[in-house]
Amino acid sequence: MFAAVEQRDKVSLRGKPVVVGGVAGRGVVATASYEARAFGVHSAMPMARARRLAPLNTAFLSPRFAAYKRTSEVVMRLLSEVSPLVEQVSIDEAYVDLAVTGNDLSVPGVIELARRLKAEIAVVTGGVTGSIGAASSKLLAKIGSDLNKPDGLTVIPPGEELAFLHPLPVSRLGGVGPATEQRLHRSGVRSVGDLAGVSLDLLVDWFGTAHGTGLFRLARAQDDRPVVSDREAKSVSAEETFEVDVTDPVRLKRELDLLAARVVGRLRSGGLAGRTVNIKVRHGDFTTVTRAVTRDHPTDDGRLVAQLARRLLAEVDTSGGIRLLGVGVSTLADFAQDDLFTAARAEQQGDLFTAARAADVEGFAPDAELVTEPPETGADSPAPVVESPPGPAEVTGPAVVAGPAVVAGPVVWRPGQDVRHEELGAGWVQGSGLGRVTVRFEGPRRPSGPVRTFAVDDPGLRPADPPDWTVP
DNA sequence: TCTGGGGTCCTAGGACCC
DNA sequence: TCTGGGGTCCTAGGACCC
Repeated sequence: MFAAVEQRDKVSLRGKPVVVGGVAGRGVVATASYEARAFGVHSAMPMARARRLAPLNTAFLSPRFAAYKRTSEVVMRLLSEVSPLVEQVSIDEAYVDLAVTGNDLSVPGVIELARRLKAEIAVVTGGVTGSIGAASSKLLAKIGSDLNKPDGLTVIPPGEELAFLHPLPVSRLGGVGPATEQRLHRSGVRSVGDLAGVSLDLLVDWFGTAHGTGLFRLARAQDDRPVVSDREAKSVSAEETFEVDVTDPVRLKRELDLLAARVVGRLRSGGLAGRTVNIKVRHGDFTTVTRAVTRDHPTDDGRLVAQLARRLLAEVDTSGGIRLLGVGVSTLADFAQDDLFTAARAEQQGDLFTAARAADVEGFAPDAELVTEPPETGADSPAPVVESPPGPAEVTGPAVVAGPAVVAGPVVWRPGQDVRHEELGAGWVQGSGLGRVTVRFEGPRRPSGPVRTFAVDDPGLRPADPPDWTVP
């Protein structure tokens, strides 16, 4: 699809080999036009190899994701007119459930619909073609759409599923990659028909419960997976492969900060926050390790994510240089929902302070002392920063002391409510001198009630991890 | 030839709880 | 003295997809 968009947008590329992907040293091919595929170039191939295989007139292009996204969107809009139930799988693939609307589901009817759709796709995209597979399940629709690309139309009529499926090589099945294929070949299983002759016990033995039963069913064309629209994201991540392996710890920290900022930016634009921070490190020899840490509360604070990521990186030996660095956030929640959870849990534990903060209960603290202007409400308001005077630290507002710092002394909420340290959830503590504390309100939900005050009694704050304590 | 970037799902083992 | 059974959560790694 990337190559098709490039050829659409640049007349001189039509009919010529086009390779889209990482053009620099360690890049790989994302897509090759059919002219380039004729020379053996294909997706996931190292670009260096593609350059050797492809002829001199080949265009090597960096991806223009914005252009592909625009093209994708007009097609997806078209699909949503066919049926309200559309599951977008990637930028260039989607399942459409034709059975939820009053479509004519006879074979001639479906062929007619598909032909019309293909014509419309070509029109709205300005000449990019699409392939369609129509069948009684996702499995077969997908396999059908892969046939006769890039302008194919395959309909598998009801009742002919097995006749269609069984002669195909096992690698055609979704979920059968190189590892599974190899294992099957080792036992002489090459076609889907062969696979249908293997017992469930044996498949579970080879591949585990989930994968084994999945293969058993797919080989029999048993697939009742529904078409699901609007699936929620489970993780957000960013990673980078360096041109040359990086050893310099200062550079690594900087890269980690940049990656964390990218992740958090996307997190926030989706209104999300996460409880788990992950890092990924790939060494020069391609061995890859991951490290993760899970907090009690979701965050979308870039500095906190970066700081946790740095702590995780410190657990990994990078002295030999690393090839790739990645940062991710998972166990996602959107803030409002999480606040309700926090509130419910805190209330259960009798922690009324956290409960009130989480639920934004107004008038909860009638006696609260007002020390600063109440922070603004709303997702777009900048996070207010409250800096306490030196001495016994005073922390302001319903945001509470937490983050990488540990509160050493007892924390007292003025009206006499005791707050346990573990329950001090959101907020960010920052400071350089003893007893000097800065609290930043965190997250899109700013407190809307009166600002409440509590004090951090003697001896102020103490860093949890000295090297991280000095925040720039 | 020398291996991207963004994701999803599964498994196994350990900690912890009742 | 000898050691359960079930469940949840977390981490690390791997397979797979586009």
